[in-house]
Amino acid sequence: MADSESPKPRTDFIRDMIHADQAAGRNDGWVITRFPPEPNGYLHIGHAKSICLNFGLAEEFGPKARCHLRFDDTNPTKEETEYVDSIEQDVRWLGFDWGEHLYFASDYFEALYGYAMQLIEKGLAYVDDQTPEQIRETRGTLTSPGTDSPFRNRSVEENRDLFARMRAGEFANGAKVLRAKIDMASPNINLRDPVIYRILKAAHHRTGDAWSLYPMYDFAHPLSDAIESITHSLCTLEFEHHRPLYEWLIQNVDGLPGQPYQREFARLNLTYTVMSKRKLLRLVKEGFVNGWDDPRMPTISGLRRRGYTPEAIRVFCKTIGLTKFNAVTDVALLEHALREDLNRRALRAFAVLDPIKVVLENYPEDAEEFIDCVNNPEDEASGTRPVPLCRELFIDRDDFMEEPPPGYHRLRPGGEVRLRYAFCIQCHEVIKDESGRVTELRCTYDDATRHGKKPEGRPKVKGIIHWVSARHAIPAEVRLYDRLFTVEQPDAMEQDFTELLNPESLTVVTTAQLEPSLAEATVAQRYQFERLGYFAVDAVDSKPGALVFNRTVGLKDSWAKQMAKA
RNA sequence: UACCCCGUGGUGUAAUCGGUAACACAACGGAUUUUGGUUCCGUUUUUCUAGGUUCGAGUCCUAGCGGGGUAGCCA
Repeated sequence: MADSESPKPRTDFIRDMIHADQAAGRNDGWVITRFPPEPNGYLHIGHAKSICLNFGLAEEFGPKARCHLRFDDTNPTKEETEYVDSIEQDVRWLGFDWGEHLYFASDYFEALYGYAMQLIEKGLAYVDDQTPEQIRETRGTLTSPGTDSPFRNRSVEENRDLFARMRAGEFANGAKVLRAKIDMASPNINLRDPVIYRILKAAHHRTGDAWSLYPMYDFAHPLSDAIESITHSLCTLEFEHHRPLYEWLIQNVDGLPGQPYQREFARLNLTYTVMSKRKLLRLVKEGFVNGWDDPRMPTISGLRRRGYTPEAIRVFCKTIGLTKFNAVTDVALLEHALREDLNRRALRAFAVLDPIKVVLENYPEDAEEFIDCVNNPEDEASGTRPVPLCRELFIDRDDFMEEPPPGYHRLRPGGEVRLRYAFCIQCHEVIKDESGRVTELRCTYDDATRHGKKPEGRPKVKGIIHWVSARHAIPAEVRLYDRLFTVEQPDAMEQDFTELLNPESLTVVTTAQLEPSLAEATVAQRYQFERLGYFAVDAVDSKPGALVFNRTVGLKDSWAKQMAKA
């Protein structure tokens, strides 16, 4: 079945594995995955990789396949409903659907408690009275084994009693924990009697104060997977060392509905940004950006507000592949996927960011006309629109130079340039203010050059520029975004990452003048401001009559590149 | 200096059983173009190192080197 989003058919070690499982007849052919976010922050483009993987698998391996959305909400001190809502919205926006299969680890608290009790009965878990410090000290180090807790060999009866009383709230936070009884000398620290329950007298966003103890991730995750009959539990590389513990639990707990297994893949790293929730949270809390959905953030909500499309993100996720190699992906790959999508779907429009007034001296004062402009050259069906033109226009300051360098095709004194879709104009006079800043150009237009016509014997006019009728233009604010950081890998530097922020990551342009059709611009519609880039209405700040546009991404600009090299 | 994972152009990935290392991005050059956009054509650059097995190794074996991860009552 062809996937129009797919640059090419993809395979990877995960898909190979699943095919092998199916060939071996495991799980009766079912493929059940899950996307398991903790509701303690907003989703970012790295999560999109995991979402596309897990939900993508469910689409590819259907009909005996599905993907669950499960909130891993086992730590009430960090989790909030606000995050649950944003996560659901972001997954849906990316184009995925969990159907009936929305779950919360907190829904399993009772079952998990039962499983813990079962381990106690089997002599595979014990209540430890040591302090956190003592537990840390007796855990050993990376190079030396740990030592047994003095409470390790409590009787089943005593453990059962103590664990029940932990639940009943008889003990203070930190007074006791439940540990799995595995091997304090294991070279894998996760197997040195890991803590599986801690006392935490905190209100949970869903269960309120019903519980005074909560399961740890290492305990809750594999068992939640098993409860949901997950077949393939896919997570990132840093959980690799936890796999033996995952398997230990699946093997040692009886009566589980499923027998999932865990495999790990490399998380996404992107150049010129940071991806850890902790760092993103700092950017928000310390005011370096304006919230989680700041268009400079790599969050899904930030990318959405900036004007990214879900299709572009999905194509990007396919392009980057899936491996166990800890790679750093060039953000240019993301931007390429974006431009490719936007080029196809964006409506073209004229916008002048930094206007210079142009007066067409031979154009009648009271006249006006409408020029037919193509809405999208990539899509004939999108048609044309009439754009008004009169004696006074705005053009962009970048499109005029008094003393241009060689190769400059735009307007200069005495020079000629074509107004896109209209006609050529010639500049006769440059008017400046006291500071020497150009304020107005006196020009004449050539009616014989309409519709791209080139009169005989005249040199071809190479420069084509966009324009807006001064009499009809509507003002707007335009926000220009650049990369958030000045270095490719802020994480790899010795400085604190906040010292590497790009001071020019946001430029607010308040002088923009737009063609009038843009007054009806909608948040959902993407636009290309011709010769400038792709822009989207800001969903938060834009108002009718006070439009705000975000630059999603600029057009490739080989002239700017050439100038930068000079 | 313990254990686990990983090393393919500048970047991200692919390569069936061991059989001519390929795709995309980026960069560079050119053509087309009423967007210095798009599109098209072309160019540069690759298997971490050293041995071994083999007619033949990116792939198998050994040793080394390099990178990442791990000592929360976080996930």
